[in-house]
Amino acid sequence: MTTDSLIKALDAAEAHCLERGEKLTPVRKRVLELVLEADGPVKAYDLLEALKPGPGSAKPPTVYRALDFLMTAGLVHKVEALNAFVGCSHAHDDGGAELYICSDCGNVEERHGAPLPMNAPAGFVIQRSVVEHFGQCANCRTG
Amino acid sequence: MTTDSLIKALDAAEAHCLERGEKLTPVRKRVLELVLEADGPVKAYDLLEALKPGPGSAKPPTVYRALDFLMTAGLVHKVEALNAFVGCSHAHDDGGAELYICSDCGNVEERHGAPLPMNAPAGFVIQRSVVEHFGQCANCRTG
DNA sequence: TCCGGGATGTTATAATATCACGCTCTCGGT
DNA sequence: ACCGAGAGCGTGATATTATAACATCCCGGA
Repeated sequence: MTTDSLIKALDAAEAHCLERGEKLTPVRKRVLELVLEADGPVKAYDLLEALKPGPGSAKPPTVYRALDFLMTAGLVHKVEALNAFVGCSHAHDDGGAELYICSDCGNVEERHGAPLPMNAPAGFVIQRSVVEHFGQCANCRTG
Repeated sequence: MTTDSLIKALDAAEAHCLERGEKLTPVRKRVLELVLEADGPVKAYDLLEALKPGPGSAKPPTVYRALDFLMTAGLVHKVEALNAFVGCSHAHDDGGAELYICSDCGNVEERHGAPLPMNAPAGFVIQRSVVEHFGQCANCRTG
């Protein structure tokens, strides 16, 4: 992600939060920036390291709170199978996404609104779905 | 699960392992039994507790090793979003399953061979998929 | 017998995540 | 201006989940 598009994404995120009546505070913005800057899924404790160039500040709750906020706002997704987080530049309020994660380069593609197979048990009402596909992206497969 | 069907499931699991040229050792069998007995997803450290009525033995690696074995054999699945494990009475060697987990009663239904939506990025080769749906089962919804 | 590999035991520690408390803002009401 | 409520955050402690590293045991084949 270029510096330019990063700035745009952050501005869009800020606008998105305002629409929802919430604030993208400095800590939250900084965490989102770090997540978006990363090449792929990023760990909470790596964010924690990145947050504290100085002494003192930045303990685990700081980063987990920011991540919770960003997830609720639809700006970040958690990759459950990796205990890691990925940014989502096109903020959306529907909870779920379908993630395609390249195990080689770490790149993550996100898809939405996938018509999931009508495979559910009779009468089961889905509230939240976790869909994560791991494999090789086109680049890494041919490279 | 009744005692009877539990015993049958364990025997079937043992046969399944033998077919694969592997051994369902006492520790592994005991862990599988505990997982199958559970109403729903069960945590590694709960298994650990259940494994040590006596002092001494049963440390984390014991249960994690058993779980790794059982997962590889297709006898147990990890619910990534819960860091928990569910038993799979009908052993299968294909890695992935689609799980429907009732948030109310904890019951888990498993589906296989779901034709996933052709939503993948061009050229992406899927090696492993995690598909977990959370919601309410028919019983809990009407009850 | 001796070796080799798989399985397990054991100690320690790493990695991930949450709790509980208190402080400081800001904002709206009075 | 003053107060009170609530959001956000700092901080210390701790809970939860998972693995590393090395020792030991047991069994089967050479």
